[in-house]
Amino acid sequence: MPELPEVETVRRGLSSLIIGKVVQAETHDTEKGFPNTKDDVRQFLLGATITDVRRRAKVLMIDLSTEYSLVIHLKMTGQLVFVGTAPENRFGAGHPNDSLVGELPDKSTRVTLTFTDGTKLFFNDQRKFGWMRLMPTVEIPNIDFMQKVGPEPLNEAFTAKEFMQRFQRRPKTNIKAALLDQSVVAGVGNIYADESLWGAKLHPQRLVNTITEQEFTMLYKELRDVMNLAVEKGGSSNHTYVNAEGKKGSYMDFARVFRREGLPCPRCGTTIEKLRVAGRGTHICPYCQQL
DNA sequence: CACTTGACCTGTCCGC
DNA sequence: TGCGGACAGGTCAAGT
Repeated sequence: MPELPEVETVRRGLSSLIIGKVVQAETHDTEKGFPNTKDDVRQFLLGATITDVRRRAKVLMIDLSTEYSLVIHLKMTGQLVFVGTAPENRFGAGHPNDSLVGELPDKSTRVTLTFTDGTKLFFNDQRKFGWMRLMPTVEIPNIDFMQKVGPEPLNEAFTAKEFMQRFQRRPKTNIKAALLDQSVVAGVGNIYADESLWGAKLHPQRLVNTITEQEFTMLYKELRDVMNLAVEKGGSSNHTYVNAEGKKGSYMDFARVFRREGLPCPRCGTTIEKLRVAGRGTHICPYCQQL
């Protein structure tokens, strides 16, 4: 799924595409992934105008004029794809290599929103781990995830010192597991964990309580650099990730270790290896990143 | 408690 | 080209 840079890319795309539009119709396949009742939909979604699109960690919020919001988690394979009415605005048209989606709805479509101008927003999710739910905007901060999620790593005010202190909540786990823990820092997933650990020359199995202040400062800088670059490149597309226009992101063209096992380390030329850490496929340079 | 491991799903790729 | 198993951007609940 989409990690912070991918979700932020979707947020930016949706902001320019759907703010001001009025929801005319909604359909979804099963209750799993969209738990609201028909009454809720009629009362708080149909006829509502979209007022804002926000992000916190990997969660998207589409705010409505009814003071309700659609809260969305894309998990591993979720997509939010906008489809306009004019043929030249259709995703994929003229850019077949950028597109990972065909005509919509398709087999993976879970929710369809239709706006009054005839445009549509599709929530697709091959693996069905993702969800979308309608809830009062003011209640969003009370949901469990929002209560425990850590700070946004790209915020200006987020310092290297705070970064290190957050990790000290998990002293006896390895650094990769801690990076993936959303209560430590928000928005880091498997790709940017591996990329930033390579940048900081840290082995993913290093225990948090063995990492020096200097090493944390490096990791802080690398994580922010890699995530800022990924936002600039529109995120990473390995399999299913696409932005709001159905197009792929290009960060994978810049990846240094992620999914590059067997290829040379761009820093020292040693062959990149793949191992399993914290239950996830993990990519390292065995020379640059030693235990 | 802190930490790790399975489960949730579908699709694809790799080895026999 | 058939079939089993491992694996895939994430997070919870249930284990130790």
